[in-house]
Amino acid sequence: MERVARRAKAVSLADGEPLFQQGDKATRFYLVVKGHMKLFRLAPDGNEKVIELVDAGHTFAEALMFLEQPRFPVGAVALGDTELISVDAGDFAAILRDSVDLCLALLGDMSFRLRSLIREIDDLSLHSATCRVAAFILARAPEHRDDFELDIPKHVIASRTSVKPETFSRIIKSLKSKNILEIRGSKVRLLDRQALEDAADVCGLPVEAT
Amino acid sequence: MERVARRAKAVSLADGEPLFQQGDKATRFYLVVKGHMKLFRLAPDGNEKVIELVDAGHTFAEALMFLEQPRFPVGAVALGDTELISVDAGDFAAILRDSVDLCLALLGDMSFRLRSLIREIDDLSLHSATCRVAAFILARAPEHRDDFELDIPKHVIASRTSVKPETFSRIIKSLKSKNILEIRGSKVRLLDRQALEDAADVCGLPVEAT
DNA sequence: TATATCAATTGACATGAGTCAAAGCGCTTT
DNA sequence: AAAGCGCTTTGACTCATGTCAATTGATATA
Repeated sequence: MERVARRAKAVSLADGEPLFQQGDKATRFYLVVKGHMKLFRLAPDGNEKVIELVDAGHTFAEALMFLEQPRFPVGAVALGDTELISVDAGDFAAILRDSVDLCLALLGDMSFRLRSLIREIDDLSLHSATCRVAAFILARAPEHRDDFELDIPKHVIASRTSVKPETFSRIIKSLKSKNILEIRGSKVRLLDRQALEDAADVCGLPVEAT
Repeated sequence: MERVARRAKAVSLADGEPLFQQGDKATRFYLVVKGHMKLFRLAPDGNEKVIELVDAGHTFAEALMFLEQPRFPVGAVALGDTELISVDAGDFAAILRDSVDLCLALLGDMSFRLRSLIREIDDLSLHSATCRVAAFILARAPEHRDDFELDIPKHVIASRTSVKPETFSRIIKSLKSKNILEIRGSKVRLLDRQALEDAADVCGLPVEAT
């Protein structure tokens, strides 16, 4: 464990700075200390889809080290100034050999991610854009406060929820017009949390309005 | 290892018979010996999306046993008469404690699945229906033979590729009209593998025809 | 041979979300 | 304060896919 710590490196990235690209060889994984990382896939036509937004305190790319010839299936860039700790996969794998408990913990973590991805697929194929956006905002909202900040640019949220920025804007407008929430700049205020929750899972069927 | 084998159970399912439902408690996992299993998510409106088709020789649901309170995130029914081996998660977990190698193997397996799911999300959000269908057929085609059978009903393939049966039918029709493939009943013949591969990744942009 | 059943196909039509293009707004820079 | 530059919003229009409904086909049951 000390070996890992000793050989771990700190990395600082400025806003928008890339850490690695889709297809690069993966020999290290990362822990976000401060800021956010954006993990995304690129389509041949240049379109991009944000797969995950990793906040401080979370790791990413550690699942790759068990593959034959590990390559990043996504690209990664910093959102805002970001600090990371980078760990060598080989060092870490050596530790895993000595600790079944750590293995199990990792297994648990990966199970969790697997389930999240299944939910995402469910969302994409079974739910409307409005629904996904509503669910995303809800997931970002603090438990017991209706005012909070979206510390992430809207076009990134749009990509994360798989809608175009224009569509995202229209969905927000529609939620506003139903007095479900308010958004000014990056400040969000939930006016009717319940209605938002309904929109998030009833979904398809647009809520009756006016 | 013998303990697991001794306590494993054989299960036989008739075509269409369910093994478990989405939300059921997960205490066992499964290996398909013969036939196929369909894993799917249900939307509140009754719509279903096939998440995975598990063929003989593969396991499923083993990733769940590492979660706190494991519940199946999908439902499972047999496609065609199917035989399974059912293993108790607790028994298996006990073995894992004794074998780091087995842990690592599982980790590898889960990494692989994680990557597949990311590909799926990529497909859903960045590629057209035609593209997904083309890719699916290609993935099912044997390496060096252009004639083969789809041993799975078309509406299931449709759901797997996230299109409606009607749309699936139209996509096939269009591929036929371009002399890329032929489908009669469950028999497929690839006429132009290259063109199909192109359709699978160029994707969005429909191939110029006649 | 009829008949019920379920899957697959086809046509006509509806619609959610994307595209394109033009403002508008909020920054920082000069 | 003016100018410049991204991001966001708006409007008008298009298009891929879904929906609904009817028909055909294929297989099993009587």
